[in-house]
Amino acid sequence: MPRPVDPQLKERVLTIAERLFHERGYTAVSMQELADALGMRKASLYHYAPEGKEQLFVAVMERQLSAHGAEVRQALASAGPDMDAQLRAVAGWAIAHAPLGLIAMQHTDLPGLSPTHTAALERMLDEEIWYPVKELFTAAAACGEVCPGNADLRTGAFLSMLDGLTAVGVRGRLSTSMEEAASELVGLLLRGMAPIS
Amino acid sequence: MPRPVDPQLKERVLTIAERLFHERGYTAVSMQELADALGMRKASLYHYAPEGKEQLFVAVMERQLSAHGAEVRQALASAGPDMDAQLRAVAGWAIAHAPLGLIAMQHTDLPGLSPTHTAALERMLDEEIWYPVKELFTAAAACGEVCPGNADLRTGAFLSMLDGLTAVGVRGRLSTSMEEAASELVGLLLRGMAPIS
DNA sequence: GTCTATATAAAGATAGAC
DNA sequence: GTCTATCTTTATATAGAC
Repeated sequence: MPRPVDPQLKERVLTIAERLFHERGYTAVSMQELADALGMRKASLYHYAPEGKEQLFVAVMERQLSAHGAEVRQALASAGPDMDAQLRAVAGWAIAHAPLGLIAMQHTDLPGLSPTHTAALERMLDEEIWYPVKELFTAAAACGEVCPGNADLRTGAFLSMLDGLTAVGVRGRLSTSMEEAASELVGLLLRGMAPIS
Repeated sequence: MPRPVDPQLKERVLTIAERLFHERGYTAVSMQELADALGMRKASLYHYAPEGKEQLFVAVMERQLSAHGAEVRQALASAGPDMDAQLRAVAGWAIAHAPLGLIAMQHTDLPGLSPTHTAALERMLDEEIWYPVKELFTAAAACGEVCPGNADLRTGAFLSMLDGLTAVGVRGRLSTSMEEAASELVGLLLRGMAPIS
């Protein structure tokens, strides 16, 4: 029954798998491709994920979401307390992982998994990313730093913008650097694009 | 050589295929599933797309993007000339097709196609949706209705927000209706969330 | 325009040797 | 922990009858 798995080797498997799944999605990546990228045979993958591909994908996503959560919280803690700095911190995290692709994952990959796995990953997405960001908007509205408004909507808008920005940036559409773009994006969200009037 | 294909039947094939591809992505949908949904055999699909699945997908996307473009232009033409009304018009279009899923498509499905097909669909995405919306921001900045700024960035932010809104709305996170949400989103983009101060 | 039948390749997965 | 070998299912695609 005891099946010790070398943690370092498992990390390597998860890291490579994360890259491939992120680049092309769950269904488009085969066990064969994963094995090739790792320099091993298909069968060897089942040592690390005895229940197969879906288990491997879920493990990859749980690890990734956990890391994302840690980075977001760290970025928020390191940044200044004002809303502008806080939002820039989150933007910095998103840019560091461009293209983020969280919405794409949610739309395309999750529905193909078992209901249990889908629910687990959605819950992690909430816990690690959504709630921390939402808390930002909730707190800022409570203390009057921003006007009252739907915090979920603002969270969705902000995260979607970052997701889209990192996707568009990759296609080379933005003439400015990603950092400048993020800065302008945060300004847009906070102050809008109304004329100085 | 002449291979007449009944236009009505082809429309039906494209419509069903569009629904499935949109729900679960290109790679996750098999020819078998398409045939089942159409009440026909796999082999019959090759009457409508002799070159196979990729050709079918590209035909579906070209048709969909073309329709999207027509709807966006129509919505813009029917709406009032002020920025608020124009943006609401685009939001209305997005909501009517929730979940929009354009970013997910771009991120997950396009890379799996041939370079030629990828380029063709990206170009259509530009022509039908990106440029019309970008023109909105460009014109509004030129006439002083909004402050100067990167039009591509604003276009990406707006479209991403709509994409995310329609995705998030489906997960039942928003307590308000989609229409209210869209309205608040447009307000956010135009006026930001700064306090009345 | 749709079918049956089939070709061919690739998928996910398992058994068991080393 | 990795391998070879194999199983089973599914995938895309084609040939040719009706």
